[in-house]
Amino acid sequence: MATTLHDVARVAGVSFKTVSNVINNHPHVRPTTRAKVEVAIRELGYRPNLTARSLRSGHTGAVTLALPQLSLPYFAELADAVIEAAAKHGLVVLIEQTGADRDRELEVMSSPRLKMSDGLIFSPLELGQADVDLIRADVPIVLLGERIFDSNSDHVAIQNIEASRSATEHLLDLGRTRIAVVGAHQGEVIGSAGLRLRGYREALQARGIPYDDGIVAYVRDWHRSNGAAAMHDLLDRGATFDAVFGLNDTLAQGAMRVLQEAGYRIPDDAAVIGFDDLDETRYSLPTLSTVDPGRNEIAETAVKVLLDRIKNPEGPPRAMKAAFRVVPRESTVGAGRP
Amino acid sequence: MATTLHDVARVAGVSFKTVSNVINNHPHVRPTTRAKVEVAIRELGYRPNLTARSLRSGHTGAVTLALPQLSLPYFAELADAVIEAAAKHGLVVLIEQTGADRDRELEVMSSPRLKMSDGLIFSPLELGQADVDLIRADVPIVLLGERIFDSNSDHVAIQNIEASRSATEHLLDLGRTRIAVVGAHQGEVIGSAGLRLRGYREALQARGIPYDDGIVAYVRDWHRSNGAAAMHDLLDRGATFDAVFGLNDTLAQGAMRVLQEAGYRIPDDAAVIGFDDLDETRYSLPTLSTVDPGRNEIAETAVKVLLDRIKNPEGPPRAMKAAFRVVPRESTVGAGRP
DNA sequence: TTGAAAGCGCTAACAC
DNA sequence: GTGTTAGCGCTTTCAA
Repeated sequence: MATTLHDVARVAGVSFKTVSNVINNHPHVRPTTRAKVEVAIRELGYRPNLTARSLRSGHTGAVTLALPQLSLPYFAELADAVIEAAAKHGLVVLIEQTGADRDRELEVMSSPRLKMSDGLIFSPLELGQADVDLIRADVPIVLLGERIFDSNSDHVAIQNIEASRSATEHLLDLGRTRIAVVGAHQGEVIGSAGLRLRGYREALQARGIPYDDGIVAYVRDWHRSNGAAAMHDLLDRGATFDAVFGLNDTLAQGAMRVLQEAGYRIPDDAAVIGFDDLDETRYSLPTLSTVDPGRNEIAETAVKVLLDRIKNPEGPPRAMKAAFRVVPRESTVGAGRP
Repeated sequence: MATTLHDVARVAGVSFKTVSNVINNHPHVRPTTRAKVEVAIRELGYRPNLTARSLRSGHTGAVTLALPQLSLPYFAELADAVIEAAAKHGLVVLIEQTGADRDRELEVMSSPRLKMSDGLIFSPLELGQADVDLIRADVPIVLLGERIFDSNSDHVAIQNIEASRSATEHLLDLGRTRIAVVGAHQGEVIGSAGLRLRGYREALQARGIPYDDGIVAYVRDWHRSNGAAAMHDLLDRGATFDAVFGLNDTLAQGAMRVLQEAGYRIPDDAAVIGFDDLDETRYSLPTLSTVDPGRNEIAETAVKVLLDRIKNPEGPPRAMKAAFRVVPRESTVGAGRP
């Protein structure tokens, strides 16, 4: 059996409540008593039983992070950031994968396991605005992403439209006017693809450049392979362009590879920009210009907002937007290493 | 306040123990009673309090997975696999990042938070055989990887030597005899780099091909950039080779990119193989031949061994080896898509 | 400044 | 089959 408060109390010759006071840094403990207790704690190698503490105190010191899948680089980096942000507040993170499955996304919110944590940071991929009434759980929720805006939950969003407008402007500022898009979703409005395409169109419009569907490539998934296939498509149908906007980094990487194989020099013949600022964009050849959607800020804000909500369950839901930043690298501005 | 067993019992008109019996599927409950209770449960939206259950039963239904960092693709995919494997047993996974920091690796094992889970699956990157005496915690541990072999803990290993010998043989079987290595660690014996280099040397030796340090490129980290830089090195010093063994996939991808830029046709001029079977190797151009180190099996075995150990804390430690598999793709056997 | 008592919500033993 | 009793290890009141 593990040592308990009582064991420590017996060894230290005090009541077990005094030990509790020492552990919780209560102010009114005489220094000599505290020292005595601390010796006993060390001697016995006492570790508090967090489960018991949770039951009594009503909070666990853990938060749940629900996301589609860790093997998607974007979510792996998001999880990394959330774990680090949570650690700063002394919280551990429990990860649930939903596999981008609607039922699993719903299940996450109603699972009793959720109560092993104090709150949920939830990045849905299937649930959308129409499901807003289903978004509720036994613990406070913070939503991530842009699929659900008007709800009673707190929400930390990526500025998809604004950021993708900026990415497009970056290309326009470099004098590029025929900007192909890789990764659009047919008919999508909400969701990353729809919103990013909208930002692109807004940027063109602001400069009086007509939108040309002939240089927009549609895909289903956002893998490298889709980016590559989409670029093959564009080349096959003889599309002419002087820049490419990959709606995320993996698409852009796939497209860039195909361009290089086809003899395009990047950025000379075609500038390429992605979206997400994945770690791998710093290591490709050429390094990939991209948009930092504020992943660290999203993670930190989500944790902070969740903690606020736990502390104060009432009060109106908050909607936050992360600051984004265009990150110019070799694939648009050239130069750099051999 | 959330509804409890007592609330349900009151509504159903039975004792709260009967409700407990229903929830835990105890055999001796009359069907009519069960039905009555189930109605009450639904009516009140009762959810068991897992914290209380944990305190009483002594287990939490969670396991901790400690790894260096989720933003490294290998560990992201490992975590994915562990979460899915754990889910099959009804377990959730709590992730701790150690950042490949020795102190954090030690801390993970002594943190009281560990007790919020029933066991630890631990993939150390800094702790090694010399630290074997420090490997111990309040909960059962399963070690992953190859840094610590002889310990009192259960252990699930990658067959680094054997797998890398097979990878090398795959290249030899294709008639390649000048096989460059990308990613060696100067002077390393234990650890992935050391063991994989050893497998490579064994394969050469078995065929009577002399080892040539002139086509082995050393690096510090295992990023794409290191693979690229290492390949630049090799090319700069005029190394001649007809194949490249990247000691992991990201190194191989970096090297492959540089080769292509230098005009090498892959696999015609140089075959390339990596190690890890990352998802992204299926999407590069050409697709990357690699070694599947048995990640899913590692994950499933680790969870199973951990559960066994939880059930039976005594008994000798077990050491398991995951089955590996060479995965030939376009970068060695060519053919395939345009 | 310290101690005693109560009880968080549940499961396990045993009685009925 | 069902109910009673105890208690997991801790924090929180409240009293001393």
